[in-house]
Amino acid sequence: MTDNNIAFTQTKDHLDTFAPRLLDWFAINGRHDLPWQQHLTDTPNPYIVWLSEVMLQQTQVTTVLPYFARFMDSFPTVQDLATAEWNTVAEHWAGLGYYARARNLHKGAKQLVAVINETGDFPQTLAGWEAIAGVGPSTAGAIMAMGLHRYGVICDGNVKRVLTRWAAIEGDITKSATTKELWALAERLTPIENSGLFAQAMMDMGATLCTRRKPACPLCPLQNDCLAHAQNREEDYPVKAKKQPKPSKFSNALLIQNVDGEILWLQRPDSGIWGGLWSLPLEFIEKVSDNVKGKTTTKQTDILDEKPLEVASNEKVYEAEFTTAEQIINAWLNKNNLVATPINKTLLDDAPIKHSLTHFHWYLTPQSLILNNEQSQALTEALQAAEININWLNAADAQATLGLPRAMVKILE
DNA sequence: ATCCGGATAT
DNA sequence: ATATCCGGAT
Repeated sequence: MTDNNIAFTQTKDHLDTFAPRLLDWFAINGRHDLPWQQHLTDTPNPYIVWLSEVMLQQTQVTTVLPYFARFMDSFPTVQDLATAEWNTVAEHWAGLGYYARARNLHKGAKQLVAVINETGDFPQTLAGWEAIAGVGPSTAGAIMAMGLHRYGVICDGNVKRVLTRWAAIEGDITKSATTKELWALAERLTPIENSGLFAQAMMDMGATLCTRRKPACPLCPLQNDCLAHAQNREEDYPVKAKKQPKPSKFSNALLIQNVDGEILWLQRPDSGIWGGLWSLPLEFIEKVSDNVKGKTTTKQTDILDEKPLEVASNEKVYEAEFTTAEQIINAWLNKNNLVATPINKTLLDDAPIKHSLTHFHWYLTPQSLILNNEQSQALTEALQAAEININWLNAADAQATLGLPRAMVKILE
């Protein structure tokens, strides 16, 4: 990542004294009791660092803590994780979000066990770690530095916030040119010795002092030469392009029950939303604007009636709303003239569950349908014929044994 | 209601 | 180079 063409905005003296100032601060004021920290041991555990770093991607320390404890309890070694069933891993991860991380973690555990069986140890190089699923440049650097006590550089969100402020870097951090500049600066500042301590100190600084809002500058070991602080513009950094407004999508969540009160669950495809986790069957609803009174209404649409090529731009989005399993269920319900109905225990229950994702809001309306024995058997067979993973479980058992995303838990509640 | 975030698929 | 993925914090 070194780029000798990048000119730093800070003086050589400031660059050279950055690490010692930060390390002195960390030694006295940093957190040293996080369960995955390995800097106080002579024999760091790379499995612990790898697992925690993957969990800490996009997720805060306080959220990760209980998940990490449960993973370490159930999967104390990488071999335990590698040999676990995916459904067990999914159930442990459920609620933590970004489920591709869990799939990569499980895949990565198997890759790591293969490396260990071949070489006798965890990967020992940056490239070796980047070859593991779910491990990118920053996570690999963190593992090298903190999990192996070798040399490694990190440049995650905390580091980017600290560095854009300290060096007054005005570039949009979502652009690759700015990413390159920040990596070069991080590398320039990271001491060859103690890169692991430096990485922990940077993350701690970003998380506890150099926070996005109201940073604690009076406590900061870098405030004397922080260029953003000198301008009183700390909160102007990091610079990031504005996000686009999110569109809304609407679905029914089908609570299809058999005569025993068990609910039909589908395992979602590995890619896409909630990949590999279990969900109620969803039924897309087209939202149509009613210009007459300026209000909007929702209208049930029948997937089988759609003509694929007629409205090209809409059609692709529309098709993508359904998994194969959901298309089978939708077609089966149509064929048998079955319609799910609102639950409506009270008027207040009418409101759909709102679930916000990166690029759209999703409104999920629970709909109930009870099948007799013959019907539930027929539907089960139709899905099994297509090799769909299904489960009939009541709400409590589903929560306890399946990996359910947060939106499903909300619906059950 | 808006913002935050690392790896990967495309 | 850009879009995608989740739940929590503010």
